[in-house]
Amino acid sequence: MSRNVSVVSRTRTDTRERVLTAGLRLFTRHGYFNTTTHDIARESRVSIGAIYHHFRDKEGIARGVYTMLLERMVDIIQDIHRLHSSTHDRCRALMAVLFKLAEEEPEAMEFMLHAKHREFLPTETPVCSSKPFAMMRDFVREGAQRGEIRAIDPMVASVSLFGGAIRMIIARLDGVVERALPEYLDEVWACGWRAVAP
Amino acid sequence: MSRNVSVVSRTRTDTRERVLTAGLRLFTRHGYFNTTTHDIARESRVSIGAIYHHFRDKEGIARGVYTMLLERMVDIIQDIHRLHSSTHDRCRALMAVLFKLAEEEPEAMEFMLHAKHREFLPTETPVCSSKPFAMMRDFVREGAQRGEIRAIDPMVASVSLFGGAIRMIIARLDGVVERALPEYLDEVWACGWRAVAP
DNA sequence: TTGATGAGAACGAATGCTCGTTCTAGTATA
DNA sequence: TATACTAGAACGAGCATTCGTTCTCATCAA
Repeated sequence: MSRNVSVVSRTRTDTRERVLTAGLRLFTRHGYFNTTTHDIARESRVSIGAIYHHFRDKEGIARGVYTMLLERMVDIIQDIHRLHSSTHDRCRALMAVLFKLAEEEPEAMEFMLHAKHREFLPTETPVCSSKPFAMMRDFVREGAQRGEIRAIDPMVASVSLFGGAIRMIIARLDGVVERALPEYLDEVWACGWRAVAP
Repeated sequence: MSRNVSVVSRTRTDTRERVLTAGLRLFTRHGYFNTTTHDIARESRVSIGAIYHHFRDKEGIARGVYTMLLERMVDIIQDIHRLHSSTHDRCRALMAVLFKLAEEEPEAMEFMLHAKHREFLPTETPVCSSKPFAMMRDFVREGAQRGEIRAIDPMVASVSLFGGAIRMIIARLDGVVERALPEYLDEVWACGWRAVAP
């Protein structure tokens, strides 16, 4: 529509986004409870008043960060679903993306994987029952139906296929792994696939 | 006001232990930052003053809980090492113990695995570079040297063998898995071993 | 036995500070 | 003008920690 409206909404979402970005960085780096709203104001260069104009409370910021990341993740997984047809290719592409993301946006990864959200987002479901994880399990379940992976408990198949990768990411984020994750992709994938291949 | 009229007077280590037990329960159930020292006092039936007599500060309690659990874990792993000689048997025994522990002492498991200690124990190393995890990796490394598992990066082998089990435990603690973990042991183990067997 | 002594342990009200939130005043945009 | 947004000072509830006091008990002298 008119240019003016778009300008306003851009500034508006811009402020929101700055707060979310600062929140993500600070929450990840120091933890939710070691981050004050004033820290976020300073880091985002948005005033306290503006923050409370956009978010109900501190928890609202965390919730905003969390859903932003989850939605992004869901998009990525849907793309993968669209782009590949076999279970093997889908899961492998997913693992590759996870490794890449962990290197490019370690803070986002850490926030999604490592943070124990229930401690400060009591109403959210735990990460591993969140949508992205459920979609991951759906990949596997479908694969089992099609006979592309062995007929075992779907949950077991899912953690066996991706568990190694996720532990690897966590280890990397904790500084226990030295080389970049994509360098390990082939080996980790081979192990995961062996675990569930028919 | 007569208090502590019990026949057997409380011993020093008894008080300490009560605080640690209460701390473990509350930290796990509500999180470190949602637990006040007064909550711990109430739960442990130890006065605030007594708590501060035994621990330097709140963080000291958390550190106490953490090291208590790690030490217990190290003992368990050493026992396993003594009792079994092959890599296969050792790792399988370890997985069985982890599943059993997760059912019997979910709070202890959760504290060790799930809590992001660095948020409130800034000086501690992250869990996955702690002694128990290192010992787990040593099992695997030794297995690779002996040719009992494939010649792949030891870190990759380790996360591939145990990653599924650990994810399974986390899922179980989060309420995503319905049946008791030991029921899944055979399947999870088979998957893990397939991933790294020569 | 009785009583005195001291040290470690336990007590909990009081303190003081931190930090999430509110409020009033101000500026830009439509 | 009205609406949307921003600013940052001020507030006050909540919480970790302190500290002066009390309790318990082993030891030993008388």
